[in-house]
Amino acid sequence: MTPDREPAGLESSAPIFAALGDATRLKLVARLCQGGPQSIARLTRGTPLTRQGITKHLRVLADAGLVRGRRLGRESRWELEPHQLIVAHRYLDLISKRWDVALRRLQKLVEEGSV
Amino acid sequence: MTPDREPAGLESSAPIFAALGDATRLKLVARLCQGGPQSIARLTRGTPLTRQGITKHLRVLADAGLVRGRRLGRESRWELEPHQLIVAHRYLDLISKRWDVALRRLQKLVEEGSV
DNA sequence: TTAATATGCAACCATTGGGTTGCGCATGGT
DNA sequence: ACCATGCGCAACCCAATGGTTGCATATTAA
Repeated sequence: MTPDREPAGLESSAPIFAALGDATRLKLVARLCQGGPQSIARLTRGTPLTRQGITKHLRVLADAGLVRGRRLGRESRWELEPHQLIVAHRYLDLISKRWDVALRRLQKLVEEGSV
Repeated sequence: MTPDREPAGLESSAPIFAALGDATRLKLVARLCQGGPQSIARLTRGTPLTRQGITKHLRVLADAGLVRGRRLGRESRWELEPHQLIVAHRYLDLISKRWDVALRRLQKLVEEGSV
């Protein structure tokens, strides 16, 4: 299945990075990470943004699978969904390692005077 | 210096993730990673985009410090700059670990019946 | 010298994105 | 019953992004 030669989830990683590519959202992730599950109103407190603004950001994070929210009474509680974080982490790991390999290969070529 | 209580590079990480948050740019990174330093014309081959499009993406990556290009003769050669990749990688590592800690703490509270 | 290759720069366009406001609707507390 | 709290939805606005085309410029090759 998926007989791709691609780095195992190239297409699937982009949306995750895109979701993390905003300072406000990164802060939200950090807050959820440290403060545990929280309501939107609480997450809004301490930011210069509107509740609606925060809501939009949360939705973006949710669409990327980084966060999940469910309704509890009159508030909606949001929490981290660490799986996609792992995916992104693994991807960066992969890239870094490949680059190391490429560097070593290049180094070897230079030493052999083949270039 | 920088007596921040922030997760060590929150603000600085967002632009990196943003730069990686595009399928085309992720592919560029992957190609540079495997194929080594390449010219724009070569990087353009095999994509449905224009050379100018690729150029723009390369600039975005460069602004995020992920890539570096210099002029060699009539072509400009671009290569990976892995340091920022490491930074992003470390950041994800940090977040993941914090989440683990938070989970364990929560688990302990539940066991103690404090909640 | 002439032609082909590899870029850069600028203008332009359509779409997305971050952010707001206004309103209506549940739910919880008193 | 009443009011405050917490949300969701929709419309709207402006700036940024992804992508193109057209043209000018430098370099290599014949």
